[in-house]
Amino acid sequence: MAAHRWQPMNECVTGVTNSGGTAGHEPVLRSNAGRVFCCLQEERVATVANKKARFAAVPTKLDFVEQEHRIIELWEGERSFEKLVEKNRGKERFSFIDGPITANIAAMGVHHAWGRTYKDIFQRYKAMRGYDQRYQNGFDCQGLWVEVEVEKDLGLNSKREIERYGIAKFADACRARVDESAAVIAKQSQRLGQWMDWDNSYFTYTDNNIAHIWSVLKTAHEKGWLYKGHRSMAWCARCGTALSEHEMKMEDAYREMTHLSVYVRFPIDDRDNESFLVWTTTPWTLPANVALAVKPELEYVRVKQGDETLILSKGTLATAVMGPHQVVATVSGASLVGLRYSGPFDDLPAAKEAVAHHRVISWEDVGEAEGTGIVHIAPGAGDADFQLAKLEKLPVLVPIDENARFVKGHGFLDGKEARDVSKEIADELERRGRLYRRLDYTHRYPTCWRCREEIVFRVDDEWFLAMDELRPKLMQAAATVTWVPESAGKRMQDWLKNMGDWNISRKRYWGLPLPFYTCTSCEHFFVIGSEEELRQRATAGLDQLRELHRPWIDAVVVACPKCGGAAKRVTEVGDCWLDAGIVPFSTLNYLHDRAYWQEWFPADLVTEMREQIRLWFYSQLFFSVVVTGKAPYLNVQSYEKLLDEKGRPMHRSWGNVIVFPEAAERVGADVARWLYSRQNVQENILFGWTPLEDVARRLLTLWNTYAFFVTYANYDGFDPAAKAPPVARRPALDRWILSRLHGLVRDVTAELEGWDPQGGALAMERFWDDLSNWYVRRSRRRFWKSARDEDKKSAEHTLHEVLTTFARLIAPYMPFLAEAMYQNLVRNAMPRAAASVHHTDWPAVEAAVIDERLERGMAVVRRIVSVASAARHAGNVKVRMPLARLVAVVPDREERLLAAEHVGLITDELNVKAVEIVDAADTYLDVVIKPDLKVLGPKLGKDLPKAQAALRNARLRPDGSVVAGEYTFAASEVLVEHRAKAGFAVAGEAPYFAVVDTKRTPELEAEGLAREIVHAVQNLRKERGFDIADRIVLRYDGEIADVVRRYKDEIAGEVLATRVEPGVTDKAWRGALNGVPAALDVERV
RNA sequence: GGGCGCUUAGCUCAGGUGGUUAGAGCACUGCCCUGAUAAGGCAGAGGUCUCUGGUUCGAGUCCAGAAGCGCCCA
Repeated sequence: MAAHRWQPMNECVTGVTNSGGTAGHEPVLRSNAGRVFCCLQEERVATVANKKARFAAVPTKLDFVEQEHRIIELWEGERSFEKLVEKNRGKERFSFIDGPITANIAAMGVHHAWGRTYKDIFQRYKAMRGYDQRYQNGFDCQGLWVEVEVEKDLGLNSKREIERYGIAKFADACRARVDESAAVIAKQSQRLGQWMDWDNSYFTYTDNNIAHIWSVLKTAHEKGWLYKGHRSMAWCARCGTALSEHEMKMEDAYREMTHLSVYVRFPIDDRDNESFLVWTTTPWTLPANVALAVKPELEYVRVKQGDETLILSKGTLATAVMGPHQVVATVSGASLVGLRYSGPFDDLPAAKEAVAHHRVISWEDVGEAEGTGIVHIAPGAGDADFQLAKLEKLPVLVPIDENARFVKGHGFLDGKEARDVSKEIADELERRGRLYRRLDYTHRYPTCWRCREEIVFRVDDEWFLAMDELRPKLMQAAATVTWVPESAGKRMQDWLKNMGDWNISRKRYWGLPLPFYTCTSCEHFFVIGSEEELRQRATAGLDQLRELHRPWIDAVVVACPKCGGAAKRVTEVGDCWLDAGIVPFSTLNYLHDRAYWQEWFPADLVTEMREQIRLWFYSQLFFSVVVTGKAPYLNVQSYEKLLDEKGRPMHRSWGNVIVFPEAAERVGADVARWLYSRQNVQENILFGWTPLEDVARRLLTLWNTYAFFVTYANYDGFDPAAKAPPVARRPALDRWILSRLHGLVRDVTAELEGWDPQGGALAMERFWDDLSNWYVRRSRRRFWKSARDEDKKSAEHTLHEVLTTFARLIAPYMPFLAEAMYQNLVRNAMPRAAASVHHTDWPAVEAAVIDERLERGMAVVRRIVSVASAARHAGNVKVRMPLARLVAVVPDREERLLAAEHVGLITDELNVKAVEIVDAADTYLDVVIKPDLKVLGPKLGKDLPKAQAALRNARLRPDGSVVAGEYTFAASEVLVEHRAKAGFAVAGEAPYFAVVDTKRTPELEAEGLAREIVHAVQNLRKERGFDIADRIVLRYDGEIADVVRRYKDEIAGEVLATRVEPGVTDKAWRGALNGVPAALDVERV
């Protein structure tokens, strides 16, 4: 029986072996036991039901979506954003520059919403701190992707078709698409809660943006950085366009097909009938041959066949050479490097330039999986070949034009389509005695995703900016920036170190017109640096210049500054990263209002996804260093990629794409924002309905606390404007949560100042968990009770202060939820309050309220409660059954004293009559003495393990010191812990233990049954749908009658019964409570 | 090939400055509490902190190397 497990406490305490002399006399702490229900005597609130509620009732079902739409209406109706801007105007500036979003989408993606959440968090936070801001959103408007989408819309399939359609009409269509998309993005960003000056967004297609770029390009030309060079690219001849790397990586870009491949002899100079044997699957590239490549580490063989000698790699001999042959020598690849040879079409005029360069070069990527281990290099017709040629400084022969037709100088091939001539070339090789063998070859070959035609590689003239001179300056400027996370800064350095020259030209239509002009008479090349300069120099076409775009600008003829002749623009447009990179100047009107620019440059913050390091962060840095020599931003935050909840990329064809509007209308923008906010920026975010629901559940805890407050504040007629009890006089529980609150304010502020929203978010989650699961849990009766005493006022004011301060803390993160709480808790109740939570000041840390000692004490209390409820559990006694005593073991003296201050919390929480907090209870526990490593580690060093071993058989002396073999340790050098002895129903988590007295007495049984009855009646009330303030008649029957009569007043008070009567109706609930047959019935009065 | 990250429970992730028995949420099982209630709490189970070596009295944490994954550059 349970009673046998209990030992009288005095026996336990006197048996203590620990130390300090005080141990045995440690005060035994008792609560004011004897209360059955701590506020039973007090009548429950009811009279206030008729009063007008001060706060709007909060539904227990949390509907983020409905709430958010309501708040958006409120903001629009009250022009809340405009008023915020007004409020901070002229104050200290916080300069945020928005990275332009591509205005080419039908719906905002959830990955866009991620980044925009960060932008909004920081801007709202800085606004609450009183900073003046520009709030300018940006749209990226030009570039190939816009063109591609418009082509699709218009049913156009190639550049030729665009030109047939008309470049002017096409440009208009591009602009219209951008404008439409921008409107959609703006609308959906507002749904996210993002506060921006939406009527003042910048667009990169404007003449202003273009002119700013022009001025820098002119500088670049003056510095000698601008040059014309080559670029190798995948090309679709049918569409007449290059394919981006991205397009090449699209699904099923590669398809299986069969080509005619050829084995070709390349005779070696000064050798007798000896040739390299070379294999290619693209015979059309042979006229563009410049070199051959071998791998130096590979073994090659000289093979005699008939009267000729062939050289090829050993590993490919079996598949390449047909018929009888004899290996006469094995040589290394390295020994072949430098040998000269003659190509198959060296006689063609177009091939002439390369003849002198024909030689064998070394290349690590040569393999033996197919071919001959000797690779034909045509830098003008292959991507890898082109890269290799740059390294080896080989000439680049470009054999075909935009339509994949051979250019002049190719004799029999002139004007023919490259992909049609394989057989013809093979025949010609045969005629020339160069063909060794033909072979149909099936492989996966890249095709155009648009038209399915096979692509070719070609090299084209393009414009470049030389980077070598700028490189060190860019690296230096980047090094002055604070990068979050730090690795982003390393990546930027790495990128700058390795980047090549910047190819800034694109042969397209809808884009920045490059202001490059060549004189038709003297061929002088020059760059126009501004719209004004263009207008001054123009000799024709100005009347048609509607805007600085093709085709209008192409009609403008300008006078050559050298000879006065007519000069025309090149046809190329610019890389869209020029458009974005100029933004720190163009949006601040650098050219026309230098003073304004000066005020806002450089940006305090930019934040974008990581790939922008080599794109937008880089291109801005370029412009800024050229113009100012400095970085355009002081702080840069970057984050990783968004994947679906299983970790896969979102893909339209996989059906796992979630667009932001869908997420917003299904779970709410705040929920998505919180999911983003609690994400580590260094890791990919897994986004999906499951994580969203998870987050929504977390938020529900916070919501419930808010709803709880409103419910009881309304019943009680709580007035937040009334005088609140001074904090110092409030109960410990109140001072504790306020201390936690201000510690939280301190922490969240520090995290946001370090551009880390996650740190703040996780701290806030920990806080609201404490708030709900300890503060409110322990304070409930303080809110229920009807007496409007000091204690109740304390609780009400404390929770109101906590919730309203907390609303301000979450305001940057979850602007809707924060606003909903604020409007209800503050604005409804205080007529002169700020109109929006976003107009309030960021909370200030009240250092005086932070009480570390109190927080430590509460932590100990919660540990005790935790182990004690585990002990109850071990004893199989539910909490409704009161117990006589709890012994809590807390070895640390200071902790004991701290916890002793909150005994009432422990007895109430655990439903025990008394609690005794002791340093040891060795009836149940063994003593374990351990070294205090922080003290003894440095002192003993290598001897520590010996001392640890000695301590296993140590003896505690009364003064707390310890004798362990040859060692004697002071009390401050050891930790004394306890472990449960086997056979006792105790529970613990070292060093804390708890033992509960499970002995039942008739008294305790009756009291437990009374609580059981209350519980049953409350359930009945709920089942019948009564309001929490409804008064009832309670009827009862069965063996519970004695207890009901005995605790009649207490029960009646708890369940709001005006009468308690024996005898029940047919509708009564019947059952057993604690094994006692019972019947209960309730009726509304 | 070079660079930057990541790797902690079945899943998703936290784990300042090295310290004694590594945590949370979800999922699972059992129990409890409950007029915040389609919530909440406690407990159980679940861990070679990717691996190897080093520094140290002591490493999830610092250093070096390896592996796997992701991204960037060649």
